[in-house]
Amino acid sequence: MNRSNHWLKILQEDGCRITSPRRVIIDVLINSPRALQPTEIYALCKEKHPGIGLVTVYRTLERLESLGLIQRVHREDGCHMLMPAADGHEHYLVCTTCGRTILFEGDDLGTLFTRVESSTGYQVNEHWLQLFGTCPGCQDNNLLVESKVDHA
Amino acid sequence: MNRSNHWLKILQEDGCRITSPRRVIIDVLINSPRALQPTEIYALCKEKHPGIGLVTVYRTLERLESLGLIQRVHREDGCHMLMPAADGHEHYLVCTTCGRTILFEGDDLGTLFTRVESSTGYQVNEHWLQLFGTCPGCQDNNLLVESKVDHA
DNA sequence: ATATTATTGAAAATCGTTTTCAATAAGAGC
DNA sequence: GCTCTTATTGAAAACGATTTTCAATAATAT
Repeated sequence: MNRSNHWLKILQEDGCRITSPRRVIIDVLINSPRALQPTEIYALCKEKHPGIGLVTVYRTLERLESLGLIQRVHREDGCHMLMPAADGHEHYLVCTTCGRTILFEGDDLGTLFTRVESSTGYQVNEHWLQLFGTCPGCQDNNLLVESKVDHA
Repeated sequence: MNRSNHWLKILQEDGCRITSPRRVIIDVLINSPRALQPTEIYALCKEKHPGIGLVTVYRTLERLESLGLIQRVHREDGCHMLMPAADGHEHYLVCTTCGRTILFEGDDLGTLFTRVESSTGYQVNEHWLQLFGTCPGCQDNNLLVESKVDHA
């Protein structure tokens, strides 16, 4: 079973009905290489399903988020972008040039937490880590641009 | 020189004028034990300077943020809360019960970054870490509440 | 003391998001 | 397949947070 059907099944088990707007929204989310804002999702959905309403996008996103299927990706300027959720010890790694976002395992943070707990007295029970950088593709593009500049 | 005057000096060096609304806003930010939303800052400022306008609060916050003096603190539901900025390798540790937020040093993340770089091909150049937990005060309160419940 | 110009606060505009509501369509039962 | 129930839909209106506009004010340089 592909991911899209998996999500639909989870929705159904939660008592939701499977509708074409929902199919389209899930499709857009799953196939995007980067986090998207609600309005971007709306625009992409409109291409495949012109009649869709922005309100339906918001309502579906709310459902998906509360079911833990999607998650906010935070950036300096805000936190309105959404992506399929990370699970377990996974965290996002965001390309600051093109936005391409992937997940990585961050399971070696235990010692940091222990150290922070003993130095602050806080009881740490949740953490939130995101890395920013340049993806392989954008590194190559930069090289191309640089060599162009060199020759100019 | 106290922190408040330090901030005022930085503003002045950037070509800003020192006004009483700005003094009050800075005072509120520096003396809060937790991150505040713009409207909360506005309300607190009004106590000391009733004539102040919400617009001035927004404008001053924008200045302070762009000068790197304050920073957004992100939470599950949003990222509209502001605190004096962390510098260097510092990160926020937020109490999920009362909001009390402190800074801790997170300088042992180098090995994680190296590992992620070699496994993903991304070039990591910025990271973002926040911890959530229970502060010492709220741990004590929980104990009190629990023992009350036990005796009931 | 004066002139210059950044800053102010109120009102209006704008943006993203939520609510309201009547019409529609998904899925359960027959 | 047909009917009934009710979740879902899209449009319009409402809403809250933030930004813009603008004339009046006040901080600083001279």
